[in-house]
Amino acid sequence: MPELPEVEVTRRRIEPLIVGRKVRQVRTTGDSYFFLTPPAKLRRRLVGRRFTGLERRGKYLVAELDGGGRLLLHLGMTGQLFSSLAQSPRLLSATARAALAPEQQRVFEPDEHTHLQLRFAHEGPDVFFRDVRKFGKVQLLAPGEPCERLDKLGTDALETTGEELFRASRKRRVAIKSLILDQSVIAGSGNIYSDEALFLAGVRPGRAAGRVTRAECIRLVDGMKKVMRRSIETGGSSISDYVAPDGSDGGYQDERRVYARKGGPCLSCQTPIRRKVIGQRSSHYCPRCQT
DNA sequence: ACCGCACCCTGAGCGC
DNA sequence: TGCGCTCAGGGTGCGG
Repeated sequence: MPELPEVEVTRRRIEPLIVGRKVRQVRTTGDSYFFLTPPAKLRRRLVGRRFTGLERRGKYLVAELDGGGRLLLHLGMTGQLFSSLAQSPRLLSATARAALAPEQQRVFEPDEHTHLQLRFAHEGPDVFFRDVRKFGKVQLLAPGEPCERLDKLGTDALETTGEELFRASRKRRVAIKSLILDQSVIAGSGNIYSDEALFLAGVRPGRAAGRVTRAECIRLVDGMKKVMRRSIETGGSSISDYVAPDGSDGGYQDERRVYARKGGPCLSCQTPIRRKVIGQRSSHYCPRCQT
């Protein structure tokens, strides 16, 4: 599940593959929920354009085009943005893996889930955007066209402060976990890093946001930044589908303290980690260390 | 304004 | 073997 660290690692590694290159051909799958801009329009409008930059806003990637347009990308839950040279079993379904001989298992060919394929005018690999569940998004913005999705985002998780979270949480009755997952409050946070940050801060995910103290908000934001920076260093978390643009796995899944560790011992006190659904999301916490 | 919840989607894993 | 069920969750939108 791509959150800020996975999106940032993707940005850093996709940037050299697209910036300065001119699009020669665009292939897409059929119209679907995935395409905020209809695929036919995307194919038509993208050809001949050159990418001039790639930025990240929360969990969105914003590719800048010559002439001022922008291509908005969101990886959703299972989105994978990668080079055509990438090799990873994560790019294949279990049945596709089983059908291939062992020595062929890592070769990727675009499949029905590869919704966007970019071919370039100059030498170098193609760039593919694959997304099995289609929770991802692609949108082409005209020059100067405002983007409501981006405008709604709160301060980026790596830039925000505990003081800002404290202010945003006053008089709020929602669970603190739900509040920090709200992208208009902290942009880039997701389920994994929220659970990890709450553990580091010693705060239970279900506590009413308005009852979290200033000191705890500061610990929460510090913890969030700490786990995210470390995750970026290790290439992100590859728990189910995430692969970096070069096909490599991240390493942070091996460093997580609570996420998806239900029943496992707390790394601080050995108490079994609990799982509880909060705001339609599974939350993981230590009942002893987090109050 | 705030909050809970249904929904979009598909594949993996599990019980029978 | 195969069917049906549940679960995973980012983000949007709706009803109370």
